[in-house]
Amino acid sequence: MAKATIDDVAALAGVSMKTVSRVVNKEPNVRASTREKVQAAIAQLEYRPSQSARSLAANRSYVLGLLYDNPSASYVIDVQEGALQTCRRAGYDLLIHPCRHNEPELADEVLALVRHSRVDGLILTPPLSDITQLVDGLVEAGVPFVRLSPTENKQACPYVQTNDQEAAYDMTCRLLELGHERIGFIAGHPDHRAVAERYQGYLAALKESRIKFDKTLVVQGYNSFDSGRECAAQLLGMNDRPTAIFASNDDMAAGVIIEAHHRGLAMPAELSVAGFDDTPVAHQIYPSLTTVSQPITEMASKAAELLVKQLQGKAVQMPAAIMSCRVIVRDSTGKR
Amino acid sequence: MAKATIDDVAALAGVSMKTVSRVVNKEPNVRASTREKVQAAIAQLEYRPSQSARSLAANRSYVLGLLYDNPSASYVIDVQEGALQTCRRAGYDLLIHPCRHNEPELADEVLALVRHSRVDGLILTPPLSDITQLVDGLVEAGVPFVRLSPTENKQACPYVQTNDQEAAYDMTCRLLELGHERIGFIAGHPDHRAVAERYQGYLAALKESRIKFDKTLVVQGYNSFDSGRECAAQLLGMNDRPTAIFASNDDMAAGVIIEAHHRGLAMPAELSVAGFDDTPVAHQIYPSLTTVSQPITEMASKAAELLVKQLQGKAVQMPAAIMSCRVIVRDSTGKR
DNA sequence: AAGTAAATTGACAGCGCTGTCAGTACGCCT
DNA sequence: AGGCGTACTGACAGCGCTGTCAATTTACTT
Repeated sequence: MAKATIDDVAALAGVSMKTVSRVVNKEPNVRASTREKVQAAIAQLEYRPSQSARSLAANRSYVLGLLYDNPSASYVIDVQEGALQTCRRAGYDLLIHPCRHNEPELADEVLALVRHSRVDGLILTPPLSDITQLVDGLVEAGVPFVRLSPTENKQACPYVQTNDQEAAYDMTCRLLELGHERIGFIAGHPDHRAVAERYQGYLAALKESRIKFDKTLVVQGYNSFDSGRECAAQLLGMNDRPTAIFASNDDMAAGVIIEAHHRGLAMPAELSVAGFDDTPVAHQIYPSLTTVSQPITEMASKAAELLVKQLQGKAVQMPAAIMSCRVIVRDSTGKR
Repeated sequence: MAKATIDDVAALAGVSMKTVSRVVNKEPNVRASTREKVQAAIAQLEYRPSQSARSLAANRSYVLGLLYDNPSASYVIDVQEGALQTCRRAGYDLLIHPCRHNEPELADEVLALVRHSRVDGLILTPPLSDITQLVDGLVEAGVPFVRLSPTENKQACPYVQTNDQEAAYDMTCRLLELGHERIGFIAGHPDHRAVAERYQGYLAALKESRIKFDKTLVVQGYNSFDSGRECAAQLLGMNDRPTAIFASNDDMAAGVIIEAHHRGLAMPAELSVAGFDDTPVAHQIYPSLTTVSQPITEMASKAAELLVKQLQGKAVQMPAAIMSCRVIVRDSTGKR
């Protein structure tokens, strides 16, 4: 059976091509009885509109682009899943586009992607959400986009974020409550602003406590396992070493745990460790990692929704969705 | 500047639309001087062909579909990366399509995807590579596809696979060489044939050694961390417990390591553990995991290449690419 | 130099759909 | 019953490209 076209459906239903088009696109002003006739014909012929033809005629692709440069496979997969949930509901496809956030030609590359009518809109994930050049380029070109966890220029486009800093604050408070007074902190990659800003939560909690801030306890990390391990070596090599280390993400926390193992430190008895993100590794290591879980899939799904709304011309209120993180207590933290 | 069309280029280059089309599509029989004129015009106008128009006219989408139902984020990401490498080179886009391998409607769902002219061809990853109904459906519908690591029906379509069993054999031999005589084995999920068949390598190595096979040392796992941990509990609870455990994948091996930690077993002194896949967790746990690395990205890239070749009508020799795994020795294995 | 095959080029008709706009049917008013 | 506004429907012209096929030019023969 050759693939049915809109004409076939129109003929079978006894209406015009255009009316079939209206039904398919859920346009208003079609009589209920007509709609049913058309739907019956569609079902009978197993008609599916041709994406290419729709795209050409309507000058949209019905495809969303997902841009990322994130070293965490689980993060990316979760984002993809969330975005796909919305895409499937809304009849869009998802094109994935990994790229390098420090590539100078990034903005051009992405604009090319859009200009060639391959995608109708974009979803940016950290750290791309904070690449000014890219964001500005998109705004200037009038490309619809949404961002996940941006830290600045928030009026540029709708976005979805979590209360990261608050969660980092909570986590620090918990460590303080456990009696830790010297809490090491491994800061996130400066390019990765959303991660880097978790530091503010740490600071806030310390400020609230009576404990005085010791800046030698803060080490600059770069989000990777290896970087976490190096930072841990530095912190644990101090004469007056911290009794707890809070790393800005799980990969670095895993590095801390390994380094502690190699130094023969019992966890949590001699060292408490906390991470952030609740990646799979968090419960696959020993001891299992106390961390913060973000609703990544939902964030991505929500972001895609905001984007689709934008594409449908519906106004999206700017100060967009803010979702909540959740501290997950596992075995890597304990009383001092 | 409005987006340039093929007519604009043709006018500027002083040739016909069709000739521009020939240049763009790298068709033969265009004089070198003409080609250059056209290319200059293309560059000057920053012309990019409209995907939708090409698709509509040529009746292909220039999009490959990537089907997966794999719980391992790192595996999926690597496959995506490899596939994208080829896609970018060949001018294709990649549509990702996660799905459920045990969904009864799977074949219909996928065929719908293809019929709606959204993708020109498909890449299947395990365990989908071995879903007979799906594979047969695709063959019957004449949809071009390639598979990663199929275990059966290999003449159905081109494929790329690794010498898994051989690597499992090698790994087992290494454990035997280290003096282990009771080597526990955690088998892979039966639906996940490629993983499940690693068992054959284990068997082969044992058979070759003088050691007699003890079937109580073989436990059925289901590829997950939790399942690995449960299997380990069973193996380590035996009176005459194994001195080494070889898990069919890293997630399960990580489960083994956790369970061993909880039982206070020193690794590798009291227990050697080996995994398979070299996922990120392998070097993030303590002790770091001896495992087998597969060139996943290259496999996927190669698979996409085979698919593109097929789509271009070039014949692809059936018994396709076989790539090599590599044993990676880390700290989780040692002498008995 | 004429003749033939091969290389190169262009004219044109769609691909299957949507946007525009004009037309027809219907509901409700006086 | 006539008039008017609104709901509904259809005719038609492209969207920007590729396939077909015929026309033209070039290359190579004898």
